[in-house]
This record gives sequence, structure tokens and C-alpha cells, in this order.
Amino acid sequence: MSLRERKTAKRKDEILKSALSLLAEKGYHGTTMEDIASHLFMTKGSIYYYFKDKQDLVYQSQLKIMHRSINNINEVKKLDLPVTERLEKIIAIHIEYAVRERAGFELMVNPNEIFSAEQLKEILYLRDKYASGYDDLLQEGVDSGDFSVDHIKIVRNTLLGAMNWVTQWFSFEGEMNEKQFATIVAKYIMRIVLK
Amino acid sequence: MSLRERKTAKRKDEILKSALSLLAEKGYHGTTMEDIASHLFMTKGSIYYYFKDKQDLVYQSQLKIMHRSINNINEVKKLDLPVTERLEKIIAIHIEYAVRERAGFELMVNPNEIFSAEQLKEILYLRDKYASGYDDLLQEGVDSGDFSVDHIKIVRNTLLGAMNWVTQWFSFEGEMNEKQFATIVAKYIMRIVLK
Amino acid sequence: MSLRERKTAKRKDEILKSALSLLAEKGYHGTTMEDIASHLFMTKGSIYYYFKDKQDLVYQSQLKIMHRSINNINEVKKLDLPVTERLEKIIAIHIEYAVRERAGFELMVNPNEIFSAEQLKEILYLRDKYASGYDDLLQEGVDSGDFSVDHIKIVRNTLLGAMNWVTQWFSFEGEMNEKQFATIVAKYIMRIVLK
Amino acid sequence: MSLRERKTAKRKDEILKSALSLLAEKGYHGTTMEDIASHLFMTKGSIYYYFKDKQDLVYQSQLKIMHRSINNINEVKKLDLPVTERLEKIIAIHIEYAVRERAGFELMVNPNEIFSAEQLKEILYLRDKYASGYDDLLQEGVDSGDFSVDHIKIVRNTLLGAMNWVTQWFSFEGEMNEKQFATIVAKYIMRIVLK
DNA sequence: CATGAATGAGCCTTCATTCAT
DNA sequence: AATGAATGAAGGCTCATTCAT
Repeated sequence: MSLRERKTAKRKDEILKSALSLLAEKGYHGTTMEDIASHLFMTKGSIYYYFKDKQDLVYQSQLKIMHRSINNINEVKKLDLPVTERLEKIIAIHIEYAVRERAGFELMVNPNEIFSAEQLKEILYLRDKYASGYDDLLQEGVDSGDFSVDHIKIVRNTLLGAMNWVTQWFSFEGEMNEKQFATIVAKYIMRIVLK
Repeated sequence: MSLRERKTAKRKDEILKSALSLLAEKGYHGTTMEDIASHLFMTKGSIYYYFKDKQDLVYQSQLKIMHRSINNINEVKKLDLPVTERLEKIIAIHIEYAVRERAGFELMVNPNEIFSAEQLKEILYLRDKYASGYDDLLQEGVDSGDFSVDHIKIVRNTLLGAMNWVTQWFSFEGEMNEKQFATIVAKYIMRIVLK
Repeated sequence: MSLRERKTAKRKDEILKSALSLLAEKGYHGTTMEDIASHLFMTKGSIYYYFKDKQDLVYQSQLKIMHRSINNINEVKKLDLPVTERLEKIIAIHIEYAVRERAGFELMVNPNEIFSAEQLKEILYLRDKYASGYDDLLQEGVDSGDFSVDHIKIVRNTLLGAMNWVTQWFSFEGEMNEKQFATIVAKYIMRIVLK
Repeated sequence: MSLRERKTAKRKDEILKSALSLLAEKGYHGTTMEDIASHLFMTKGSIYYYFKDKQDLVYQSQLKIMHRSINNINEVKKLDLPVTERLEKIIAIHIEYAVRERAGFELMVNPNEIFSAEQLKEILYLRDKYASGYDDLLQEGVDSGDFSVDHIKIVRNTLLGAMNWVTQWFSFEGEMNEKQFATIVAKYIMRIVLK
């Protein structure tokens, strides 16, 4: 990658990060291109040098977040730890990330209305991939006798709900930092699956 | 109340119900007055006969849902049942209601951006009232030795997250009806607090 | 005229009077049917029993005012007084009426945009009739040697401007009543024509 | 000021000028943003690049006209001429300007309904400043024995009425140009104050 | 006669998007 | 690469008007 290309890639990433936080805060329709641009001291027009349109920008911001999440879960799955600890770890990471980046993972309610069919397919594929990371861990825990779960998908979604929702109520004002917070919440969420 | 008045009240209620479901699905900015109207085979203009503006409509729809929720929790709290059963019951009711009405309870991300100061005050007051209904039950369970909870507020929000999120993933296609579904999810969520 | 007819006529007149004052204050586009109705504790719909539409209502309100004005000037013209006194009298009457009824005589700027061709024709005809009342007096004064006026139409319009404008600045707060006020202003305006 | 900035300023001024003429003709409510835009072969949306909203546009157009008027009167007041000539001159300038720009000076009936409190304050302040320019000249003329005026404010408003009203009836069709017209009308208006 | 309710056209405003420079 | 300027589509809201009761 040339210097120029690297510079462009870096700029793109900055935009995505900024967009992510704004999107989480105000939703798709509530976030304007102007918002995203001015947040980075750019002009609206410049954004279009990096992204085809708003849909594209939001799509890529989703991809970014999901790839990172999938990476996270894959990393953790590989660790040589009891399944209980691995699940708790990934839950804590998810929460910490959500809170720090202020990015509601799937807060983009009803992606059907936003994305093109093709984009939607990829998004749903990645969501599923991420979700099945949890499913695998849950199944493993059930098999090992550590977890008591009869409805893997229901439980997985319940876990994700409890995790994703934190962006709605976590406040930095408290005496806790994000890491401590994530650890505590993860502990409670784990109870859902533990025997 | 005269016949006319009752009819008007009913119409208002229909609009609120329709709005609620659309708002939960597409968010504040994603839901247009046109959407709400055409969903009821009305015209945009008619809505303004019943509500001052969009803000007012959304505000009242929030009030409606929150009053009903607060009623629900108060009813259940009065029941002569062990605290464990009472909490589980209210969780199940919340979920069933959320799923049936397709209304995300607090899905209005960042109400600060939507409501007036005065409206916001009332909304937050009611939110708090509903939340403290859970807090009371949690405290009671802790005192009675049934629950093991060290961070009441964190746990309460975690519960609410798991509950509210169901609107994002529950699908009627499954073989379960809403009641069965709610019962199952409530059981899992209860594990967060049980000793 | 039957009792019913007289009642209807009276109601029509009340509406016209109320409309006149609102129109003078807020202009054609600034005055809504709702304004006019609620000012009389009626509902919008009722107005349509008495008038075909807003245009008609405003048209008739203009006719009313202009007929009355033309009557006034004709009455005064007939009086057995020197032309100077007759002109001063009609000017004072115009001003007093304008101020009391809060009706800007021709404040309906650009009637072309409001009225139909036919209505416009009548309006302009009456305006002209009223104006030529002044022209006659001016000519008479010139002939009698009382007035010194070389441009009758220009002077007539200048007079009317000074008169009509009073609705913009007369305030009841002052220590004068409308009659005294009209008398004083008329005196000054008369200087425009006096030798 | 850069070229760009000058261009922008010029564009803004064009819009103001166009708006002024339309507002004088059709009033605030009767003039649409579409009107103003299409008059300049622009689109509605473009106007919003230069002005925050309609209120802002109209407010600035008023400021423009009033600042210019106040400048005019101040210039004339400084001239080394008898007070009679100075007053006649400013009246003629006012009329000529009103007619040429087709801008009714204070034709914005009831500004209270249009402007914000803050805007209103400034507008009224400037109105007053302009008016007191006339008051000063009137007082000076009284003191010098040239004018015969017992009610300065009433006379000032009467003068302004006669002047402002010209936009309602001056027609280019005549054989006179604006300058000649203004001179003649000013002469007649002067009679109001002359001894 | 009066009114509650509904409608649709029109206006103000926002915003994603484009494009010349 | 960046930006100032312009555009057009869409959304919120108002209001004249209609009509069944």
C-alpha cells in the first residue's frame, strides 16, 4: 500500500469511527452527513470522496464493527480456558467495547429499511456468524455440563439483549470505569446460562 | 363521556397504538407522519386533528405505554405471592406486551433530542417510577434471601435490557405463541437474580 | 325581509365586521378562517353557511367598507358648506372610521392576487368612485380658488396615503380619543391642498 | 474580503433586494420562499444556504432597508442647507427609493407577529431612529420659524404615511420618471409643515 | 344551522447528493 | 483532496374547504 493509500485508508477509518458513535447515539435517520463531517472538522462534500453515499458509509461502519466483533469472539474461543471463562470474557469484551465506542451493536433497528438487498445479505450473514459464535460456546457449555440451557437461540438473544442494551443506560458519571463495569455486568449475565 | 367523545378517544388511542408499533420498528426519525397515517388508512392531515404535532403524538404514545407498564407492575406487586414469582410474572408480562404490541419500551434512543424539557421531565419521572418498581422487588428478594444481587440498579437495567431487546428478534413464525415465549424468556432472565 | 332573513343578514354583518378588523391587522394571508370564526365564538364550518369561501368573505368585507366610504363622501359632498370644510370633514371621517374599525382601507395590498377578475373589476370601480369623490372636491376647490393643486390625482393619492397610514401608528394608549385625533390629523393633511 | 466572499455577499444582497420587492407587493404571508427564489432563477433550497429561514431573510431585508434609510437621513441632515430644503430633500429621496426598489418601508404590518422578540427590538429601535431623524428636522424648522407644527409625532407619522403609500399607487406607465415624481410629491407633502 | 372530523394542496425546512473549481 | 454552492426530494405542518350527522 502506498503512502497515499494508507493515508486514505486511515481517513476512512476515522470517518467510520466518528460515524459509528453518532449513529449509535442518534440512529440512522437522526444522523446527518453534516453531523458526521462537522464532528471531524470536515465539510459534507469531502465525505463523498471516501464513501459513495450515506448508505455505503453506514454499511461499512457496520461491517467494521461486526468484523471486529467476530474477530474478538474468535480470539477468545481459541483461548485455552474453560468454556465458562471464555463466554464470560467475550461478554465482558462486548460490553466494554459497546460502552467505550458508544456503538450499539445492532442498534440499527430494522436494517431492512436502510440497506440494499446485497448489503443486507452480508450484514445478516455476519450477524449470524457472530451469533453462532455464542451458540457454539453455549452448546459446548451444555455438553460439558457447565451450562443449563434448553433453548440455545433464545438464550443467545437474551444474552445479546442484556449486552447491547448497556449503551442505553451506562453513564460515565458513575464511579466505575468501563472495564470494571463490563466485568460486573458480565458476571450477572453469566448467571443466565450457568447451572 | 358522550358517544362522540368516546369515539374520538378511541380514535386517538388507535393512532397511538399504531404509532407505537411503527416507532418501535423504525425509530423517531425513521417514522413519518405519513407512515402513521397510512397505516390506519387516514391522511397525514387528520392526525393533526388529534395531536398538536409529531412530538406531541410521540410523547403521548410514550406516556400511554409507561402508564400501562406502571399499572402492570403495581398490580403484580400487590399479589399475594412469593417475591420470586412476582418478579417472574412481571417480567413475563413485560415481554408479552412488548412482543404483542411490537412496542419497544424505551427504544426512543436519546429522548433528550426529541422531547421538550417539560415532556422529558415527565418521561424520565415515569421511567424512574417503573424502574423503581423493579428495584423494590429486587430489594425485597435480597432481604428475603431469595435473590443474590449486590448492584440493584445494574441488575435492574440488565433485566430491562434483556426484556426490551426481545422486540428485535422475536418472530411470530416460530412454533411458539407470545405467552409461551414470554414464559420461557422470563425463566432465563430470572436466573440473573436468583440465589 | 322575514325575521329569519334579517337574523341571517345580521349574522353576516357581524362576521364581516370581525373579519375586517382581523384582515386589517394581519392581512389576507395572515388571517385564517379559524381566526375569524373563533373571534366570534363560532366554528370554522359555520362561516361557510354565510359565505361561499374565504375569497367571498373578504370580497364582501371590502364591498361593505367601500360602500360605506362612498356613502360618507356623498353625504358630505351634499352639505351646504364651503369646499374647504367639506374636504376636511370627509378626511376626518375617513380617519376616524379607519382608526375605530381598525380597518386599513386599501391595506389589502395588491388585490389582483386575491380576487377574481370580476370581483377585482368591482373593487377597482368602487375605489375609483371613492377616489373621484376626492377629485371632484379638489377640482371644486381649485376652481373656487381655495386650493392650490396642479396634479389632482397625485395629490388625491397623497392625501389617501396620509389617511390610510394612520392605522399603522395610531395607538389608543394616547390621551386622545379617535375623534380628536382625526380632527387634528385632518387639519394637517388639509395643508397639502390649501392655498 | 476574498473574491468568494464578495460573491457570496453579492448574492445575499440580490436575494434581499428581490425579497424586499416581493414582500412590499404581497406581504409576509403572501410571499413564499418559492416566489423569492424563482424570481432570481434559483431554487427554494438555495436560499437556505444564505439565510437560516424565512424569518431571518425578512429580518435582514428590513435591516438593510432601514440602515440605508437612516444613512440617507443622516447624510442629508449634515448638508449645509436651510432646514426646509433638507426636509424636502430627504422626503424626495425616501419616495424615490421606495418607488424604485418597490419596497414599502414599513409595510410589514404587525411585525410583532413575524419577528422574534430580539429581532423586534432591533427593528423598533431602528424605526425609532429613523423617525427621530424627521423629528429633529421638524423641531429645527419650528425653532427657526420655518415650520408650523404643534404635534411633531403626529405630523411625522402623517408625512411618513403619505410617503410610504406611494408604493401602492405609483405606476411607471406615466410620463414621469421616479425622480420627477418624487420631486413633485415631496413638494406637496412639504406643505404639511410649512408656515 | 352548527359542528366534529377529514382531506389535500401548499408552504417551510432539512438533507443527501452533485459538481465546478 | 477539499469545499462552496446548488439542487430536488421528502417530511412536518397549516389551512381552506367539504360533508355527514
